[in-house]
Amino acid sequence: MKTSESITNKNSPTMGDVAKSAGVAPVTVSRYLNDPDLVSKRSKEKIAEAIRQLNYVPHAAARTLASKRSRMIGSIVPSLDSSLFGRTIEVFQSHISTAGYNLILASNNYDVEKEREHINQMVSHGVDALLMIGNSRDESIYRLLQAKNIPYVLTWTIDSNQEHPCIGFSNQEAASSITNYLMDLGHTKFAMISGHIKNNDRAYDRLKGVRDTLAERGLSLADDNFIERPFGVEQGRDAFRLLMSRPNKPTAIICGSEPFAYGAIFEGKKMGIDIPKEVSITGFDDMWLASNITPSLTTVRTPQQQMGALAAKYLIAKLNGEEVPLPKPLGIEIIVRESCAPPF
Amino acid sequence: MKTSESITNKNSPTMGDVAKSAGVAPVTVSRYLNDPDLVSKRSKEKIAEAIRQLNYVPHAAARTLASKRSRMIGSIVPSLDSSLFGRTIEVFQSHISTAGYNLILASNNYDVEKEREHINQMVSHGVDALLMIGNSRDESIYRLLQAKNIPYVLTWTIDSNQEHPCIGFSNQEAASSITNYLMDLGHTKFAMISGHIKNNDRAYDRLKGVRDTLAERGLSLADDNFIERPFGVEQGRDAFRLLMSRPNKPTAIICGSEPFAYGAIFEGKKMGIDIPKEVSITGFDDMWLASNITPSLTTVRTPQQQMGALAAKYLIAKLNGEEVPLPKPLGIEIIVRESCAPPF
DNA sequence: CATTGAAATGGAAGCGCTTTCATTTTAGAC
DNA sequence: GTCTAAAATGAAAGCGCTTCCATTTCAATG
Repeated sequence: MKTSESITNKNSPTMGDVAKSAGVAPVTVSRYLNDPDLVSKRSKEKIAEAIRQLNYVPHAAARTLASKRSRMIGSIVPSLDSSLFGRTIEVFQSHISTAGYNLILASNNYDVEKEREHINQMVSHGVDALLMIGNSRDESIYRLLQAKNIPYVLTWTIDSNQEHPCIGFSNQEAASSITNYLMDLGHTKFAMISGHIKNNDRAYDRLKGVRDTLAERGLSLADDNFIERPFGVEQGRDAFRLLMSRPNKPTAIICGSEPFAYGAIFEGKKMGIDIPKEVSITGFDDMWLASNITPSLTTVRTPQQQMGALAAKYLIAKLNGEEVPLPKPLGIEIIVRESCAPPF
Repeated sequence: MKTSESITNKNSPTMGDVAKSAGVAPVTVSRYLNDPDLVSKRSKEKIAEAIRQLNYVPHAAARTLASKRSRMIGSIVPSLDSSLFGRTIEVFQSHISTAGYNLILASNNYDVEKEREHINQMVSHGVDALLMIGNSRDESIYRLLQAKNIPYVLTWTIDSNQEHPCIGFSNQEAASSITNYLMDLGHTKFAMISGHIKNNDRAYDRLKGVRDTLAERGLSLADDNFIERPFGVEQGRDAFRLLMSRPNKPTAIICGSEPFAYGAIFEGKKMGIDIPKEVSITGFDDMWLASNITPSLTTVRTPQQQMGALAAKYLIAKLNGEEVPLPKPLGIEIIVRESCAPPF
């Protein structure tokens, strides 16, 4: 239904309406909105008044179409089920918001195909930039982003080939550190509980870090001491039970993700297995429970919030046309607590 | 600064390019995209081929401008720091995504002004619908949404006045239930650890639920037994220590948010206070730790994921122009575990 | 008071798509 | 073959904004 002209306009006021009400040209309103310095004080006041009066809200799609900037930044995370990525995203969103950008977010449940769809949709929506987690995706996605000239950044990973801008840390190195820590304690019989490594470079790198580091000292991870599970506390419990019900038990269990470690500790309590006396447990990420659980968890602290902040800064600088230095890998830190001890 | 030179040459193919390449009119391509049934098989094939060839991605902003539908749904949450709202949002996003909508998300850190800004921006972006948490916001926001004809739904709350569509549960009733449970156990000396109630109707309702229910049996919550703190485990520890260092200790502590309860339990362990023998603790929400912590936590389970799913369904139905029945309050459930016992 | 460069403003042309309405094509019936 | 309704296609007009370029106004100078 098309309303003729005057009164019926139940629709939102446009820039033209504001202009008319303020007695200026639409383009002046546009300037007021985008670069107020170009507008005289008198006009500014009149326009401000008109906007208030009419309850005018600029139409972002129209802006995007005309200016080729959407002021939206997209992000796809594997999951929001734990607070892990949530903390990164929250800081990220807060930063880009301050710079006038909106966040468009999707979770892909660790599914590569879903991620591709989401990225496509976001590109279609004209996101100005993109934040992604990790580096397990098809080359064609990067080609698309490059073709469209959309800045992007990968977090929670580093790209050894330097092909893509990353703001993250070396998962391999982190895993290596914690492995060395355990070996220094005297351990030789290792097990690892890991997330599925297919399509998950973080999990893969952590495994590699463990394997390579063990190998350096002539040790190795027995095939049946490597347990792959979906992420979660319950899965950690299962895996721990499995590992500790076998004749040849490990003396140290490296968990590739913190909830696994919590699960292990809980299950240890239930099974009457003393941690760390009978078996040492390590975590990964240092979430809030790590310091509170009993025994408190020795783990590697990952810079969850720092990544969000730096990624935001990087992308915004990039969008401002600034020359941005290639980010360096962030540091990680072993947090020693109570869950590890020398093997008995 | 970035004039048409630096970024602009995206050179993305437009609908016109596709049309030309396929030998049809642009409008036919549009039909192919929006309502393929209107296009002949022959044209379909040619267009599909052209799209693949050119790597065409429709321009969502242009679509939005022309059609007045953005296919984006906005959501503002108080925080993503715990996984609490994350779980609701994840399910919500997954549902709307299936229906072809994108999620645009912001966290406002429990700040009403921030929320208003975010809502404004989202409206400006032409979100087709909006998901919000709770009901503590200015009337003007609802007026704006109504004026713009944007469907919205409030979660984690119910609106006793029936003014706004809600998909949630009664916080007051939930708090009442758990209070009754404790009174049935024989408790008379209560304390409550709560989030700040200002601008937080959920916290306020929970407090009211506790107070009213105590009053029904002639009891009350002493002023200095009501502790307001920002959400978090550490704050729970502090509050617990404060409460239990005083001469007149409570025998039951109701926590308005689960992390408080975890903090209380951890601090109890540290202080050598036996839970539940010396003091009973209850939580709120039933997050994953509740069943794993020692002692396991008696708490009220809130339908975190159900709310996300139902809210998505409701909004999508609404957007499809369907008549949607006013949603009923969702049920909550007291989960009895180990953290409560009769007072000694 | 002209003069002049800078500041402030306006006009008009699209951005890439959907919508409306008009036209052409097709297929089935006589 | 002709006729007709349905199916398929097209032409053109915007959606609300920014951008480019042209014009007007202003303030300061000689």
